[in-house]
Amino acid sequence: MAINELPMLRQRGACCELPVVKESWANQTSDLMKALADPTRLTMLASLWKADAPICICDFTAGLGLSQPTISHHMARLKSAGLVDSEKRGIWIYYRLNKKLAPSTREVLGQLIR
Amino acid sequence: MAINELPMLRQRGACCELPVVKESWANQTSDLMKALADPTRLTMLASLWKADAPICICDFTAGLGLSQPTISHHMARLKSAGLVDSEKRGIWIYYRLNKKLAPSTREVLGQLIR
DNA sequence: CGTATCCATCGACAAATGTCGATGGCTCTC
DNA sequence: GAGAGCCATCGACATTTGTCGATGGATACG
Repeated sequence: MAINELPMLRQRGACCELPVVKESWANQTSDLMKALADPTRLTMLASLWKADAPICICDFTAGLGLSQPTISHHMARLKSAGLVDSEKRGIWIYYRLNKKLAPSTREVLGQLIR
Repeated sequence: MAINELPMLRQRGACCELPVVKESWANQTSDLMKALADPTRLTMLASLWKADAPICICDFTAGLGLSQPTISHHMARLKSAGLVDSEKRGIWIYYRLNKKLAPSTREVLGQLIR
């Protein structure tokens, strides 16, 4: 509907109905968006996506100009959002994209990173 | 590359190269994600998407259980992110999805809202 | 063993964010 | 005009978030 087709006068004090939007959807989706709402985390995720290979914290620390605790913190955030997986190997901990990512989530990431 | 194919021993103190990720991409994308990183804003956006019709602040205020300044604040955030458009009409201000949304952004939204 | 590397965690701090009540500007109705 | 409804903005506040330095555990090398 175009705006100029709107009634000049709707009834004052009355409200229109809104389409139903599930609260659970909004909460889950906003959790995903929050995980992605930081340039550092997006960069790390895109690196993992493009490399398609496990990467260590120390590699990110060297490349991103941030302290090691900060990188660790961001990676933990990605992990707790279920976006990323890790495995210890020697003194290193390798991170990679979660293989069991929900298909819809994977599509969104692909859309964003391309 | 699978993790169990990784060398048990890489050189200590040395870092691996990371795939190139543009800083401008990370910043722009994180701005979009930040705009979407809130259940209220997602709900409003999904309502506009599904209704495909302009909606007033007062409708959201009635439906979302939040104060009018809070709704206004969230809508301003969506507007400054370029996701939403507004037009005054009488005493109401109608909001709708920005018609000139970048196609990639529209796809992401469609993906999220379905 | 002693030492060096990798990393998670903790505590601290500043900045950003979500929320509200109060206020005031518009615009319509009477 | 007076009053009422719509809404943006302001100031305040608590919470969340991004960042760091310090610390300590685990692991490998010599």
